[in-house]
Amino acid sequence: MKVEKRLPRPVLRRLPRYMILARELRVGGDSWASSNTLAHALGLTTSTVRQDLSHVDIQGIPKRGYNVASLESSLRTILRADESHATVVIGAGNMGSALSQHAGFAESGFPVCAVFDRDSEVVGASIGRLKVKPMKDLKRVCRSRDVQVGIIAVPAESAQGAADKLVAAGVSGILNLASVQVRVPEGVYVSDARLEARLQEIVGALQNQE
Amino acid sequence: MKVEKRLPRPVLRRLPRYMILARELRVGGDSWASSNTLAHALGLTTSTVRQDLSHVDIQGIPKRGYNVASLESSLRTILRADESHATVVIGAGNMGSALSQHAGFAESGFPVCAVFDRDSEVVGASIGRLKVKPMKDLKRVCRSRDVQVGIIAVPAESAQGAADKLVAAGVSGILNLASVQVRVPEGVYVSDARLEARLQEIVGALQNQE
DNA sequence: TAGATTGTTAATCGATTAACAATC
DNA sequence: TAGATTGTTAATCGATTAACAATC
Repeated sequence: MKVEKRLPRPVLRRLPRYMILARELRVGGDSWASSNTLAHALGLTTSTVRQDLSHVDIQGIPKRGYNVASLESSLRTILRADESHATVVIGAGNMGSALSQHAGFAESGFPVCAVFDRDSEVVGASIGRLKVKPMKDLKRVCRSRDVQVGIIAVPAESAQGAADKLVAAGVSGILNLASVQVRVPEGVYVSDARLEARLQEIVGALQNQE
Repeated sequence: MKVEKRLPRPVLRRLPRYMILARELRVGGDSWASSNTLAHALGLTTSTVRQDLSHVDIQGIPKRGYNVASLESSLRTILRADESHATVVIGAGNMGSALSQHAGFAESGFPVCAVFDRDSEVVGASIGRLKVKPMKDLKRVCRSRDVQVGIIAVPAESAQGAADKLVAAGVSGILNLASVQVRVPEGVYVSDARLEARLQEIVGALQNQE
């Protein structure tokens, strides 16, 4: 294992995929998986797999490959998947409501502990077992639940404001579902989902490939 | 303008962002924007901007920059943003329902024309102005409405089946919100949203940066 | 005109892939 | 043992950045 300070972003993005795959393999009864197996399942080359896993605290064994249980557990450590990361959602519209109830988040270790909306008409409404809270409660909730991750699910024009409030509340990772980029200070990590842009990208690709 | 056959994927992914920015600038009353302005707004270098725009059918003017209206319109052409692309959603759970009603899609030219679910308990339910349809209607609807884009919003274990049915129905672009990758034949373009993996990536990045 | 900014070529950077000795 | 597969170094590829002549 190289003792690199930072994982390259492409590697970091692939690690969750290895983790999910390792779990699947383990559950499926496999004990060992070669770089060839992993590469094939994820659409990568064996070289990429071995390079990627050199960043992870795991050693393969020639002729056998990687122990899937160890692999899974190393990745869970790197990605802190054994911990639960309380998450907040900003925006209680269609998307915000759906995300707040989305089972996959809790299952992945990201239970949504609160939903916020700036519209006082919406505040107080029930979404699953949550009640929509006013924005003024954001900082207090984030501090008391030690929230590090926030999800932005507001219209484009409110996205920057939401990001600013999340940062002010001490959140250091943001998943942004609004269609605009948000600016954040150094040290805050933003991952943009930008679903509309994805659709445009898809059409552009279809247009462009012939 | 280079007459390249295919746009590199990184360029393709940035084009929607230029398009959105160009519209904002135009609406804001600007007529011209230099590569410096664009780069600054999007967090890119001026070199990248000029390289990117060399793939687009637009010419800048030294000392002035790019005409934002022309830029917007060229990008709209490349990304076919002037056309409306009827879209289907597979899965009528929380996420599927929210996506089906998500105003941003229709505003971006991707009106959701139908939602499908394989669960007969859910079929027939109303989601906004849509009624959930059974999977067996997928092919007919896609053919009759000339649907090219499908959104997968089903649990991980059903994602591949949904993808297969979309492909069989003639859809050639897929936005996948399930947490697993799906396999598709050559010629079908898939863009993975993988929100759970994004959250894991965020935590991994925070863990890893110190 | 002088100076700012383009378009494009060349240089750099970083990620992916190939190759192969080490080794189980 | 022989052969498969790792870990790692080197080569390649592609994207980003730098540089600068052309030009408005």
